[in-house]
Amino acid sequence: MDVPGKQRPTMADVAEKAGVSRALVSIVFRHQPGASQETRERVLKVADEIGYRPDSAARLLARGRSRTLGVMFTVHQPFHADLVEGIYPEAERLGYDVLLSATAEGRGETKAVEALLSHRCEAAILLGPDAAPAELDALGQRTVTVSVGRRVPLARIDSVHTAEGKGIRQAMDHLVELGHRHIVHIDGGRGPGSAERRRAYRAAMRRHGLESELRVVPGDHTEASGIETGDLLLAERERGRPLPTAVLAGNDRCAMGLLMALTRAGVEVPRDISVVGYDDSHLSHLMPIGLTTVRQDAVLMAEYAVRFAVERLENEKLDPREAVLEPKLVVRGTSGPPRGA
Amino acid sequence: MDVPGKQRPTMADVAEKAGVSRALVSIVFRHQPGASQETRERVLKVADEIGYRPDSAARLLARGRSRTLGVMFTVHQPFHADLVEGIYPEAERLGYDVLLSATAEGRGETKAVEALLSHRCEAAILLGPDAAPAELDALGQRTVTVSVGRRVPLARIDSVHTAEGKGIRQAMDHLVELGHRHIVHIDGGRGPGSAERRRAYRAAMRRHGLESELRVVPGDHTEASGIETGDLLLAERERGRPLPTAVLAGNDRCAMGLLMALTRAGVEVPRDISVVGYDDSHLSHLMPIGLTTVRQDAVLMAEYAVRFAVERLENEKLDPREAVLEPKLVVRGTSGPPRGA
DNA sequence: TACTCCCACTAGAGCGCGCTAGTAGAGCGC
DNA sequence: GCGCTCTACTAGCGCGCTCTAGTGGGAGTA
Repeated sequence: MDVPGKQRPTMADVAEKAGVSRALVSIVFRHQPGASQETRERVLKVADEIGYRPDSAARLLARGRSRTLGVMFTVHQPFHADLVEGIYPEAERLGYDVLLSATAEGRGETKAVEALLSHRCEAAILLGPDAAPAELDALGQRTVTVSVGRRVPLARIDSVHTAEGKGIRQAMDHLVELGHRHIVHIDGGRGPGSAERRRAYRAAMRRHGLESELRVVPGDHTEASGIETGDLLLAERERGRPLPTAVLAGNDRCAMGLLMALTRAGVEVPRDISVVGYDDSHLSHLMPIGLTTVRQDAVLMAEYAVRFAVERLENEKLDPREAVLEPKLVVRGTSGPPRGA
Repeated sequence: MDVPGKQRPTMADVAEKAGVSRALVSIVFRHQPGASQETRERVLKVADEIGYRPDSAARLLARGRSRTLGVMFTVHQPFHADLVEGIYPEAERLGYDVLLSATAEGRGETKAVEALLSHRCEAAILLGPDAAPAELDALGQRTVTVSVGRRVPLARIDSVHTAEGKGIRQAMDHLVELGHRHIVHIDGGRGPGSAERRRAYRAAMRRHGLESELRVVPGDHTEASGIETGDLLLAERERGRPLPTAVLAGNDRCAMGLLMALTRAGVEVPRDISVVGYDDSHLSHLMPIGLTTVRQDAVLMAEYAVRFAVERLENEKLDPREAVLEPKLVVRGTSGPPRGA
């Protein structure tokens, strides 16, 4: 049990109780050479007894470096959750600590990043940042910065993302091969990767000679957006306009919303309409038939992000780098041949 | 732009450039009396120019207290996201900083809490902790600890949760009033609140004279669990056992999984079967018809948790407290009268 | 003038640690 | 004996900040 004296024990306490100097305790706790095995064990035993726990604030102050990576994420994004899960182990492997800072209502990106910086993070890993390139560039001048999921060609920072274009192309080829011609895209608005996805969708439609069918419905990367689009399409059907035979959603969340709206109205997927998502987040496994989607490998992205940050920290002046990962179409149950085929 | 000299500017730099002492800069940044308005502005201006940012590690070391609350959460729980969103503003209001530490695969609760402690958090707010009461009790001896969403009567720590029993009772009364008799409960396993929910379900069934229909399907608080149960019920129907007319899921995620499985099989909700969730997380608004569920007010819970932590920090030895919030049934589209009615 | 009071400001001692420079002692070769 | 190396350990400064105990000087009072 702890001393009732409240005060959290310090190295000096351990040192005294173990009959050694403070410096030696420090050596032991840093796993540095310079202490005998016997002493090590004694020190650790004493430390455990009095409940000593190194104070990272002091540690961080004393050594110049904090060896801490800051991660900004959005609390409601399942894909961010996947990324965070990947970041922890890789950071630990490289001997870095991780600090999370969430954006939320009333807590914008600026605030979240400020928090990271004031906690002396050596690098900021931003998951799907929404800030303007100029701001990111400025941040990049201040500290090592990595953007995950969003390309920021205008800022001199590292970034990790998938080859959005390729992913969309694969999805489109898949749909067209199945016989679809009337394929609608739900746009992701300002969401990371949206611009590239939209562009690739347009290109694919043209390449397949389907310009006349091209249609982009405005939206964003939320379930609500999918529901809205679903309701829109259903309402249009009421008025005589047939449903498209396939929808390429902005991401999985959007696809899920769409599926809800459609299934609810008795539309059968994929018999009546095919739906393709993007991300391959946990969501996509939810349905028994599974969501056809484009996989972004969260773990790999996380590893790249951490490695970029660490390498830049240890190497000072590299040029900004960009990791472009290969996306991969994962065909599951929500895509099939169109009704007529 | 920053000095190319790399070094992050310190108070001393600001002091020198502004022609004042370090102490005065400190006063200005702490918004303490003792500096003229004029000087304040000059100091802040200089600080901004050279990009000074207080170093919270040093600050934290220097003043005895860190004024930081640590929050342990699970990265994939939407309800935790809601809670985190509520914690930030309340903590800020009370002048506390927030540090997040996620549990994830390969990063258990112990590790997550260790991280918080070594960062000198003064309190640990645990969202849906899974640890044994004895462990929580031990933690509570070490540091101010609040358990959110889970009662821990055996540990001397504060806790915030809803009156699970009341919530379930409301839901059950609602279903019975609608005419349901054959109501199945999907259990939440070791999830927070599960035991109380299960118990309340049993009690309600008995109270309504439905013991013979009582059925608890084992599960947990994930979508997968809902899907499994859905498939199970559907398979049973194949073998001649009729579907229950209503299902009380362990939480919203589970309810969503169940809905997926059922809807997919052509079962209409609520015509063929009613489904009730628990939490009223973001998920419940997803479907156009909305999920009938029991609301736990995340914002209120978050506020209580923060306040408990802070009050205990500022008051030393209070007795462990327990906030039991009133749950509230939110009737939306997934519940209705059973088929025969 | 001499006194007090207050305001704006400063000096300097830590906070708990990391780290460099150093020491004491043992072992070894010659 | 001497010098050398190696291991096991210690002294003490400094990281960037907070905070207590001051200092100096101008206004107010008698």
